Amino acid sequence: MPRSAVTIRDVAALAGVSHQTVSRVINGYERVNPDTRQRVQAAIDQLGYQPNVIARSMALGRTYTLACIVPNLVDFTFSSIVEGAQAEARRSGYFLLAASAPDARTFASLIEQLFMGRMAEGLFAINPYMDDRHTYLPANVPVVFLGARPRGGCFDMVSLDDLSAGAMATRHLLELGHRRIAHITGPMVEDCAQDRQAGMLQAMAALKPDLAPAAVVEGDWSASTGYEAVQSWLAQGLDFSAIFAQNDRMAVGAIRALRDAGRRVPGDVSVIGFDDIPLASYFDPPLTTMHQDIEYSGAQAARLLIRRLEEPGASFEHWQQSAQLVVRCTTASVEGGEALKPCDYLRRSSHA
Amino acid sequence: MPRSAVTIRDVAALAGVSHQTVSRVINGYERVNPDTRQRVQAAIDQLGYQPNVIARSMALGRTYTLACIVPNLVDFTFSSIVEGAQAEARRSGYFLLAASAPDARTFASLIEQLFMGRMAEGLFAINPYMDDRHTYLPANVPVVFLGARPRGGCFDMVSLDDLSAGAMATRHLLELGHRRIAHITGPMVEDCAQDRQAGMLQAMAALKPDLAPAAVVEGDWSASTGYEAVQSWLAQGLDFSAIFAQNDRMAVGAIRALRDAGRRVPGDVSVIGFDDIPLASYFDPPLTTMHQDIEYSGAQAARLLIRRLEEPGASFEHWQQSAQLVVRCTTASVEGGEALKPCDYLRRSSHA
DNA sequence: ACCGGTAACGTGACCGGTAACGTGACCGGT
DNA sequence: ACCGGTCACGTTACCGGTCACGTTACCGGT
Repeated sequence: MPRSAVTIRDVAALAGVSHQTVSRVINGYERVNPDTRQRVQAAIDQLGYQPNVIARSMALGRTYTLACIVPNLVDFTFSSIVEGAQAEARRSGYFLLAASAPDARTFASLIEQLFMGRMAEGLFAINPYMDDRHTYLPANVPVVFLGARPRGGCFDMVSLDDLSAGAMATRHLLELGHRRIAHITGPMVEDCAQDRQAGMLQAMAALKPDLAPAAVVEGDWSASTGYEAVQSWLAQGLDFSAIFAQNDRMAVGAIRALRDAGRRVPGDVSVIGFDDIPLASYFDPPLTTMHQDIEYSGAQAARLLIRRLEEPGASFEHWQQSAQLVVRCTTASVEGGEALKPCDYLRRSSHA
Repeated sequence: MPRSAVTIRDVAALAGVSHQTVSRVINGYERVNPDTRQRVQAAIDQLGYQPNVIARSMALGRTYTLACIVPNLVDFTFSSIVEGAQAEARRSGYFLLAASAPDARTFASLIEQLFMGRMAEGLFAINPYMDDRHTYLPANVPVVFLGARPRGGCFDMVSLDDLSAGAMATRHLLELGHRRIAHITGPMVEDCAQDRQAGMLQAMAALKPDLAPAAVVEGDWSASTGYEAVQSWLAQGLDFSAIFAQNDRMAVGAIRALRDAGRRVPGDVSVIGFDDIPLASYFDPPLTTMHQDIEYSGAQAARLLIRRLEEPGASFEHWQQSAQLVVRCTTASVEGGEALKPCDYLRRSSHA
């Protein structure tokens, strides 16, 4: 069936013109006789002709295709980025293809397939420094970094202001009177984990120079590492009144561990998460967390990448997304210890 | 930069052979003199040559690209399908491109772009009957239906055994002694919502001919519709001891509404969900739900589609995925009313 | 009448691969 | 010596668009 399609020359024959004239009509070239244009258009409609994008790419040497390689497509963060970037790309006449690469090897083979084979024109690289995948980044292809700071080289990038966000989350706990705050980080090879922690340290030091986290455990973003972190703290008798988890899943795991051990949240321990996943407001208690408009970041990244393709000489841009605190019910002041009232938290996230 | 790439003719010139011989080497054609092959290979390595996939598609009339259009990429169900299908496609030398189409219009324009433009060779159609998007399905292109029964025509399909699964969930509640079971469905335009409800009715009728749901409300899969359903039941004083929600998000919303009204789960009301989303085991209480291996269904769909492309004449297949009950802590027997013990539910989902 | 300019359209090459076919060298059999 | 067959490789056409350029007809100015 691939070959049965109607081509530009079929249309030309039916309209009684050359294929070049048909091409002119398709591409909206101005200087075509209105009569001719109409005849060609009629032929196009009659045959149901659609230009073959492959052939066009071939002739043009352009594919109008961007690629986004994410660690996985299931995580809310990554799928939101893709969703946002894809919509924006489509608005600008590009197509975004998303691929998931759990490991560096897959990443490398995808790069090979997509860029060495000239299928895609630009790349969104998400956290390429979490392993050695950055060594496989394509050369001579525009790349926008998402979340991670490019080490050397000139790139556009979109990042969350993780430093400020980490500080903001911490300040919230400090303002509630907490001083013994434990911390569950993401994998420290990721920039955002480093930055969120740096923000935390900064906020604590700003209040009192020698104030530091009660404990720090490195997790892998999964709920179970949050669970285990708390379990080990409880086992070793650690003294803490609040937890800052670097994402909501770990926060949920932490809360579960506290519950299983008979600690009340936020009565005995306050917990703040990060990301504001769609179900955050439906957890029990509804999760206090940092909200960020990930989809918008994805769209912004697409804009940067497309701009780079259309004007390669433009100066490099670094766009920062800021986060905002969403206070729900897992944090409370250190004295009182009573849960906040069931607020209007339920209406918050429209995508829940 | 698109044109700066090294082509097959550059390699040929360096190796002192014709471009056709290079092509033969690339494609592993047998009858090439070992010496020549080595010379060509050396030239390929030296120049870092990679065949241009666009040109290859052009010549072959094939793109080895499949398309999967999902309502959105953020929902666990959809992203899992894509993840599974993409991995399987890659294993077979195909590439899966995923696009999200929230509405029928977007769907139609994607179809136009991808298939009329001959970019993709086959399609995964997910629930195309939820609106009029099925009227835009591409003609003359292999389509695999996911989740929905094709109305007429010959197609391959992958579906969940929603009927049995709905019955299984209901039987679980019946076995716990519940008789007044309320039901929150998905949008009834979707086959899976219809089937799950049919399964429920079947299971109830099997126990006692005149047994029927205490109430049925149609939701939209979001947590908030689950919340609202329960709110309205409580307001009207409905008598029910259990809820079967057709997905986990609505179940979570329902639980929240029960809590807010002072009802205990599962003490006063048992709740069972559907899907077993990654965080299901971390809710409080951990959610009893129906588990299904969505990723595997996606992979299976990819297998069917690829088979159809490679042997167009093969007979049409209908592959059914079965679901299994995962009992956690939101369901209890109607007399006792005590929560089950915190079990080993936490270790269940490796992807949590 | 001649000329330059331009609008409208056609012709042929080209993009980078693959397929079909042609050709010369070599081989063994008669 | 001749012949058919096979191996290794080259030549050429082709996929379906776009681009650069050529051609024709028509126009107004001198």
